[in-house]
Amino acid sequence: MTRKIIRDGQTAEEIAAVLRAVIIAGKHPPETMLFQEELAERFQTSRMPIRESLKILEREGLVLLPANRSAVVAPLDVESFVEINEMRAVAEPLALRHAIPELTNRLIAQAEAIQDDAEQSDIVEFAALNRAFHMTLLGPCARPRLLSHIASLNHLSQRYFHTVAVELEYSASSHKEHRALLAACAARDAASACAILQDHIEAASRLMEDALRAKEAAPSSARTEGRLQ
Amino acid sequence: MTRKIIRDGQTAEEIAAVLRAVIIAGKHPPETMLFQEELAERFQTSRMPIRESLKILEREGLVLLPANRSAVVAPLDVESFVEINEMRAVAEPLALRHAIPELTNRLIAQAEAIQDDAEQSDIVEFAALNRAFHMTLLGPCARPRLLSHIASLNHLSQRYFHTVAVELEYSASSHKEHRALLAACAARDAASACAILQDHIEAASRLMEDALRAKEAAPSSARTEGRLQ
DNA sequence: CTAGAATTATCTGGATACAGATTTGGCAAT
DNA sequence: ATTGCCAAATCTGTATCCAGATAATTCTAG
Repeated sequence: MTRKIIRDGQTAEEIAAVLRAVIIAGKHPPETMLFQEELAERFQTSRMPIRESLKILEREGLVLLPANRSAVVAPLDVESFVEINEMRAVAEPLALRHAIPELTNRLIAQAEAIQDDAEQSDIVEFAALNRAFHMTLLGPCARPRLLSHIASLNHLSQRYFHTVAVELEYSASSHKEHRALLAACAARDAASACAILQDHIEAASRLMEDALRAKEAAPSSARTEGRLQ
Repeated sequence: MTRKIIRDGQTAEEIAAVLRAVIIAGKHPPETMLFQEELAERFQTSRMPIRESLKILEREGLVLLPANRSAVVAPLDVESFVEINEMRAVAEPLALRHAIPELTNRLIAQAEAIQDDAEQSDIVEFAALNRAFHMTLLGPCARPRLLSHIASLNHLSQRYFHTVAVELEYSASSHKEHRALLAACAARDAASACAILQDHIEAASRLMEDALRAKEAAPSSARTEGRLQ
């Protein structure tokens, strides 16, 4: 409503954060065209901060910016999903190895609480809580670059949850693995915690991949393409 | 000479590429201030593409962009170097595992040629050739996101070579490890190639880390700070 | 002569304006 | 009726302009 007059040099980041959340939540399906003018109107600003925020999201892999054409929400394809999760499977254990010595009981309890919520939530909430669970345990690793890398990957990965129906067996096994991971963290057993985490990411990724391929073979949902809104 | 008038929407990327090369080559030491106006003059353009290119470099970790202040070349600190190489040590073997089945004899010969050059070059050339060697072997992995991630890390890592004198023992062991890696690739032995690569990155990183810490303890060279140029 | 405050200069961040590229719609020809 | 081409509308990319913030300089007071 009230316009921002403060030039804090962070407006682009803030806009990017909103757009990121919207795209991750699946509000704008893949191939949705994002016009600078429309976004400028929506965020009550000029096109300039919009352009910067789109560049940010492009580098994160959430949108594509073809030259002289409108930005489009990045497509969801199985190959990308596999690649993203392969990267998670090596990056997250690295972070966890350094995080475990710094993990407080308070943080572990916090992760446990998130997992409690996750186990009785629908698929949309689950996707966000799943990411929050992972980031909570990895947070104390004291490696900013690694953490932001992992955060990006998790954002990308999270988008795919909206495309496949809840796989009960997926959730069930995922929950079990999260509980095992919590136990290893509580015991400060870095080696087994890292192994569990890697296995968990690979197993979850494989289940999701199967679901995605199945869906791809039988494309049920009508494509919701077109302009923004 | 004649400037580009075509608006191909890639000027920012091109400027970023030049600045990236300059910073990596150590032409602009850490803490060098990069003024938008000066850069605009230098590249014969307005400040707008400059701003975008600086944003690109910021996200890559090569420059810092404090709010309402001039961009500065990112500092070189040991912690960052360690973090960057930890990330390389898990990301590159992942890429190599997928690259090996796709590696042609031609590519291996190309990597061999790069290594031949590297073994009789000074430290500045060595840094660039070292990166080229790694990227050549990882190129065919068919994972664009992973490759650009690794390329970024290698750019960041390469900067540190200019800060320490040539460590003869570093080069010697590095060369030996590169040759072993080539042999494993030629044999298409993915498992041992990945192991060699990981060990190589970790060993090289450790040697460099020691050199950096030694230098940090005895800061000999006078700081070359100040404005651009 | 030094320290602090106010004023000036400089630089960045955002808005507006303009030029080029792409796409869309209509018109004509087959 | 369909296809190819031309023109108008739309949208992106760059330049210029203005406002706010930071840094530098000067002036004044002790």
